[in-house]
Amino acid sequence: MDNRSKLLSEALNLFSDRGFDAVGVQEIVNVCGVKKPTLYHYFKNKIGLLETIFSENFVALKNQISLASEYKHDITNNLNQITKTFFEYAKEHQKFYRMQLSMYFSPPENEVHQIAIKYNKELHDLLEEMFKNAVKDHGNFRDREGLYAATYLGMVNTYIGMFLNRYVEIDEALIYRLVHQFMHGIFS
Amino acid sequence: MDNRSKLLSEALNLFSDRGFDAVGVQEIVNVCGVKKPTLYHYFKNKIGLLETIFSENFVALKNQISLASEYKHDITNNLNQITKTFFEYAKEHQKFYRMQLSMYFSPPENEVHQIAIKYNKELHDLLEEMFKNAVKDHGNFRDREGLYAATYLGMVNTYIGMFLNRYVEIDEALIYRLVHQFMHGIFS
DNA sequence: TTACTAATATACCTACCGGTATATATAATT
DNA sequence: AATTATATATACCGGTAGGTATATTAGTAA
Repeated sequence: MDNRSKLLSEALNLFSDRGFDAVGVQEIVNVCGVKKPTLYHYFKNKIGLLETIFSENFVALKNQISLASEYKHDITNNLNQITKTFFEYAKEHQKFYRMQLSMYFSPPENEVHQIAIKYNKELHDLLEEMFKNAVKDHGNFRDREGLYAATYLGMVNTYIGMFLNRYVEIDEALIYRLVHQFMHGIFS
Repeated sequence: MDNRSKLLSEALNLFSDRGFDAVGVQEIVNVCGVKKPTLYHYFKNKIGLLETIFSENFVALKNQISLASEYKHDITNNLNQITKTFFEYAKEHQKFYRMQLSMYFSPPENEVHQIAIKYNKELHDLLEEMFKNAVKDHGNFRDREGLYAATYLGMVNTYIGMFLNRYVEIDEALIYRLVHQFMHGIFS
């Protein structure tokens, strides 16, 4: 594996385990067996390294969610598809998802929070768009599209968090449970 | 206000806004108008300062949750009481709750995570105990008490997170929604 | 008054932080 | 063969991190 990929991969591991601020660039390059200028050759600075990790890992997730959220007059089906996509992605990219989640919840004025917010907003917007399209069939969704998107994302991340901490296993039953719990919340 | 209280209060503010690692002890003492040895006179070290913030802020919450989770053959009532307690506490201690939440979600090997886990486990155990007591009346709860406690805490924190980011207002309706969404999840 | 303890200040420690100036090696292009 | 762009190494920068040795002050107890 080339040094650039090695740096991205090892930095992700370290950030995921201990946090961005707690890991120094010196440690990253040590683990990779390279020197500091090599890191700064490929990335603008430490935060730029993180930005690259985010952008390269988010592409796939965003594309899949984009597909799964295409509204075709069956919101339940959409939610099932989206949930499945999230769960499978989290399962296959546990290190990244863990890091991403922790940064999403990190303090508002922390630089890493801004980055996490930026990428998560793209997902939020896809979901909001879907709920907006569903207003044709579900009039009572009107003006709550953003709220629904946020609530749904919150629930997905709650369950993924429980999975990452080995409280639940990801399977069809969990998808069913989440979707119906969410739907019950918005239809009653 | 005495220097000890000032240090606790200003450190909480800074940690909540920017994160534990991102704030130096020098900055804390500057804001308080004291010198470093004063901080180290009252607290063992930086992490000891955080420990004190946690222990002094968690006492009230834990006591209230302990009361609200006393099982009296009406689990719905318990959940309503507990939810109300959480919401009111989060509303009155926004800075602390924000910090506490972010640390709960911070990376597993990060020192602050361990502290957050330790205190949250006490709440988890209270809820698990309540669900255990409820098994007498709800046999289908058996062996899922821990899972229910975790799921419920996850939902509460999701809603509190949305409140802290001004996505929802905390009121009776929100309590009702959360409790019924959770109950629907476990009774179906 | 003396002795003791709690509280605060001055000044300083080592270690490490993120980042870079500069040189060199390798490989592709002309 | 000469030139250029890419990639890596040596050595170093100023700044700040958490933490402390030591002295001084203020208040309390004997």
